[in-house]
Amino acid sequence: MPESPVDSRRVTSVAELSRVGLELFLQNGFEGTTVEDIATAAGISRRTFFRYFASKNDVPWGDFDVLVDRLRTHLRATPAGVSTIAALHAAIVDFNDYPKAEQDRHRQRMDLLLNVPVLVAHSTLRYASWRQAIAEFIAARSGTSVAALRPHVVSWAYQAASIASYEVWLRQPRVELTAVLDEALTTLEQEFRRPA
Amino acid sequence: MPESPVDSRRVTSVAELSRVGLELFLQNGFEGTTVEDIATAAGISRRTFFRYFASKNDVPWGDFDVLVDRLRTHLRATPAGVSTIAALHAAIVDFNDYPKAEQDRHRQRMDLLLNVPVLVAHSTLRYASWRQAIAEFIAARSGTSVAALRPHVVSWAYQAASIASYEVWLRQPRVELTAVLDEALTTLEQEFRRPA
DNA sequence: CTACATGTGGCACTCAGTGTCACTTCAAGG
DNA sequence: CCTTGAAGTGACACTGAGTGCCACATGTAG
Repeated sequence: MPESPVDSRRVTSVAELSRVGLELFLQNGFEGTTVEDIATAAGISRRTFFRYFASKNDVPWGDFDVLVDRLRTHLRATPAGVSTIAALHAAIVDFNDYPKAEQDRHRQRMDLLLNVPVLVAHSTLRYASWRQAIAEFIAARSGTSVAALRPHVVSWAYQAASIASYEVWLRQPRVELTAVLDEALTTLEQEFRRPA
Repeated sequence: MPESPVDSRRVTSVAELSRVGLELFLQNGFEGTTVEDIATAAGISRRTFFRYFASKNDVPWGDFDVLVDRLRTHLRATPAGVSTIAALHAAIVDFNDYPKAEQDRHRQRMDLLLNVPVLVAHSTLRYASWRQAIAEFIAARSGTSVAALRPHVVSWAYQAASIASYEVWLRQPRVELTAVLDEALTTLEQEFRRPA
């Protein structure tokens, strides 16, 4: 069967749909691209698009939740000998270490997420699970409750450092993202008095 | 002229419209209230509503920008003898010190802003100017650039402490918000090694 | 009384997001 | 080979936010 009755160009995965959307956003801007446009380009209907994404805002995020799960696993697997700060440092750098082949796409994605107001706002909701993973780890390591003030404030600070790093990286594409992150995290660690 | 031709009940200020909206949100929930509902309750048209607010999401914020301006002024007026940390501490507590008569409304407003997902997301954009004011002050005091990493990370941490305080306060209405904030800020200050 | 600036309402339009239902695809089991 | 059921898809209609445009009212300065 050389030709399926279904259009073989039909895109039916979150990852691929995200790529198609990203391409259109690059061409026409985020606001300038309608869900209809993405659906058409992917060979599916508008209705079907919303079965893959809860909202247009989620397109640039792709499979983010999977990555957060990986971060959580990474942290849990840290040997007890490694300090909390060192563990977070390594896990966060690793979290943002994308293969060369994907770096362009990743930059483009982050450029949108950090500069389009609607997406900046929406990011808060997506980042919440990331911060939660960090906060849980800090709480577990320090033996305090996750509901305590400190884990959350610190996880916010880590998010801030990450975002600040991305902003530097987007302005200076030459430097390695992981290098910037490494520096930012080091700066952050020097801000904390007690060993976390 | 006992009766103006214009409906005297017509509401024509951001502050009052915000109050009308808040009341409806309390009754029917944020999602359960349409802009049309608010406009009707305020005696104006839907079109006019959008001349007061850029979006429905801005209703709970009311005149926030004015408050941020006041924060900025407060910080600038700080005598040079007061440390950066102490100045921020005082200014932030003051920023959140509402008169008794408005406390109920303020609690209701914050309850929405911290619990309705769309509003949580949108808050990021509104808080940005607050953080900017903090970051500018820190940068000025430490003689570094506002573009530097540290002012931003620290301002994020202050925001996190504020939000965490509000969450505590919303769960335990008995305690004073300013007291919770005071405690949270003290905790935060102990996290910083160098004098900011 | 006129002229001009500002505020308002009505209307039509775009687009995101949702509920419903009919249709297709495909795999499992007779 | 046929049936049955589950899962994915598309068409359609609808709600609601937000915008552009234009006509009308109000208020103020000359």
